[in-house]
Amino acid sequence: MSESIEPKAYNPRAVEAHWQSLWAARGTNNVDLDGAENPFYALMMFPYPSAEGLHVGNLFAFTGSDISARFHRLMGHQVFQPLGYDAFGIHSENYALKIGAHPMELTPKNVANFQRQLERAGLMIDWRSKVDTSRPDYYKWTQWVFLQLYQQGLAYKKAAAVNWCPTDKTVLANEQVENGLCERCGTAVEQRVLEQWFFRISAYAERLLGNLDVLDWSSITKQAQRNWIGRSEGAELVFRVAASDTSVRVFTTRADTIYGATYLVLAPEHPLVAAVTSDAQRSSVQAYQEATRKQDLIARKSSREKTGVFTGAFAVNPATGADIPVWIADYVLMEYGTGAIMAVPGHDERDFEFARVFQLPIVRVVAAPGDDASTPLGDAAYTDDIGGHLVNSGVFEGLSVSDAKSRVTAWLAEHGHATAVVNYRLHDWCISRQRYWGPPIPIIYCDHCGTVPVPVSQLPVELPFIPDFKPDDSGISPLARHEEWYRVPCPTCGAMARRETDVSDTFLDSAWYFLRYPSATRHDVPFDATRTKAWLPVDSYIGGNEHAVLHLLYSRFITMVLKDAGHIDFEEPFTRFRAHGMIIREGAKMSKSKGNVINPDAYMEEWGADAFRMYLMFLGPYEEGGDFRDQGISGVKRFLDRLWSSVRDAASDGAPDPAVMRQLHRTIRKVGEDTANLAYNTAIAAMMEYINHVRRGDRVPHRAEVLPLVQLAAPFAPHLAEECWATLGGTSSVFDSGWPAFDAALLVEDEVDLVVQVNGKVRGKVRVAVDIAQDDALTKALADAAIAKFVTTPVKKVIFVPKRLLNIVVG
RNA sequence: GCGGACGUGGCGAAAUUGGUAGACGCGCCAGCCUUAGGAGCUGGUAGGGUAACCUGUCCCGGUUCGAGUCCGGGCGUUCGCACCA
Repeated sequence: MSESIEPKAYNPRAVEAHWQSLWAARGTNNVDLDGAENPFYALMMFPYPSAEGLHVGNLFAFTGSDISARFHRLMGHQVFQPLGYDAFGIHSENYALKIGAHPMELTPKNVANFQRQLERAGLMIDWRSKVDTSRPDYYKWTQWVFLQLYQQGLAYKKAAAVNWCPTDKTVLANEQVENGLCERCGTAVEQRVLEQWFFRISAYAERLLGNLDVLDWSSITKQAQRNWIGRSEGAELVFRVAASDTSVRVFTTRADTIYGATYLVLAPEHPLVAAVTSDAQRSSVQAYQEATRKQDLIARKSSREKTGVFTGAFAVNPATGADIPVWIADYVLMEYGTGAIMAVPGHDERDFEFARVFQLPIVRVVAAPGDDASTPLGDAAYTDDIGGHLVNSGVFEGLSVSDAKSRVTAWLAEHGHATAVVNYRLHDWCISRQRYWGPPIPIIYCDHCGTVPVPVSQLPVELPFIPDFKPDDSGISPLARHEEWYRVPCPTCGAMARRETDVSDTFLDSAWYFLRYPSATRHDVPFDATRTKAWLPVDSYIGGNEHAVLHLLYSRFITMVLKDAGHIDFEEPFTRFRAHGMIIREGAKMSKSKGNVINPDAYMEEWGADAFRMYLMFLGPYEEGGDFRDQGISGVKRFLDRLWSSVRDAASDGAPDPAVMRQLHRTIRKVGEDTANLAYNTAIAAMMEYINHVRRGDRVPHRAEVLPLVQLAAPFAPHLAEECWATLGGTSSVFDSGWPAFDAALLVEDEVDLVVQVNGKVRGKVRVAVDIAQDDALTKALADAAIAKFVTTPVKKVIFVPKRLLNIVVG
């Protein structure tokens, strides 16, 4: 009789298919949205369904989020983990253009492919709550959100410059412009001025900034938002224009340097330029304005050479009374502050450079400690605003910079020349897109009634199927070519009117999707009040830090607006946010052009979803990402095989090994702590270490040694864990079995290895009772010849750290 | 320029937050088992040295009984933002 050798490996394909169909049949991944007692909303950033299919980066992100969600479920929560598709947007549209397809036909195919891949990956998703931002039953409510802002006076229309590619005849998002060139065809991008819709996010700057202090978010993300909001305290100063009745307002953070303001600069497009320009200078001023207008935004930002033109006007420095020239220059930006500055070349680098080029006077008004008014400035502006004191500054002579800031502002304010103000870098959010693949902005223009919002009862404003969705030379949306679509009766007066033909930014779709998920099955409301109260705000949000400012800031803004409108009772959408890292390969980002893109399908096919998931998590710290190496996955698969064979061979008679059980309880503690902290790589390492004890030398493990390990491994390798759980006699899902508790008593040790150092160098270790006294430890250490031989001179000092080390200092 | 993160074996990485540097895994070496193995198991694996030992966490300096960890300076990698007044 030949003995058949049982394989140690398991067959992931069969096991995973089996459990996925069982989960679907039993509704294991679904949660009762109306009856959960201990709800936990676990959110992952939804993907853009690209035609290339699921990227490993997506899977890395989703797996980390899924582990956290499954862990919380094992900890006793009812976990709601939905997922959907961010399917609208210029990215999908451009891809459709490139391959000659229509986004309305292409998107469902891409979504179906993503759906297949995501299901294969075995995520614990409640698919009943799936959303697709490009479907009318979703964007109906995106349009509703727009109307909420409109009604609050937070949506307005104004003319603004956009990036225009003359070859592709299309408007480009800033992200699609690289070094001033169109990312698709390489043509230089031009500026065009168009009427656009904006959201007044700047009105929320202070609240968006202030709340950051109390949010449990990755600090890098909070820091990025702070920088983006860019709060800066200063003053607006008023400069009268000599021989006229106009004046120029400037913003400065350095009011203390007013005595050194030797000229003013206006942005070229500043509205006062025409009024102040002298006849003699008019033609050169206009030529300069024309030149800077044509210059594209990116080229302007990358060039640092100072250019500008004198307007012929002079302003009066309110401190010195001197007439100072007024210039225009493109280093002053219309979008920031008042679009005008007082130039203090002695104490601002940019002003210094400009003054050098045009030979304008440079005056020192701040001196470093030990210096005085006569100390030459040398080759650079002195910009330190901490240690210096004022010189050449009249009554303020000698004051420290910080005192002078407030004193000068107060003094100027008394004379009507200043107001203390706070400025933000954050601009209002332009949401208009002169494109096709997005939700039409729900506005109608009527000759009689003006701008009329589409009544909620008439939503959605459906995006029509049009074959010619390609943008043209006109700079207006493709929808503007379809009169049968945009000609509608005015909702107010019934006269023929015209729809807004722009669509809204994709970021608006994603700025509220987390509100939609729990209510995705409701068609009569954007979000159900009871469910929203039960599930939101989101308990755990995990996503990429590339969205640190745009998506995460917009979501916070929209949530605040909806709260202010009385629709919800919280103003921060994400209680906890963690940014995951990025998966790179051979030190570089994965990209098609580099040919180093990993296709998850092939890996899941060869190794199984569990092994692939676990390998991605084992690569490195989740919050840092890691470098993908093909070979590494075998180690994880080996672990899973060992787990499987241990469970299969486990004995239930006799008693478990006490030493193994101690190790088990250490492992339970470690894996629990690490998983809670998203330290998945070390959690996995701890489980590997444990199985090395359990399975050492092919020993037959006891059931009690492996059963809790199955629960620990379940968030990481859910399919195999279910298989193991069933093999051990479990009748329902392992995810309803609870997280194992560790027995603290088992972790208490009687003896420890005490490290013995002599003069800080490790010379040995001694096994001692945990509570040994210093003197006894020293005696024991000196009894060890290997240690004693280094103690040849008198002992000067002994450092004793209980349970850890003994350092004998000799002299 | 501003802000952040980071720098540890051949490789991916650990290190209880100031206390045995290199856990865990890959790779490699040796052995066992096998007709065979891209299977399984055992042991080894920072560098130098026969050894006792010495050296070692990007570099230089400091604090400390003790530094990968803290401080100062430098170099390098990387990610945001970038003429923001």
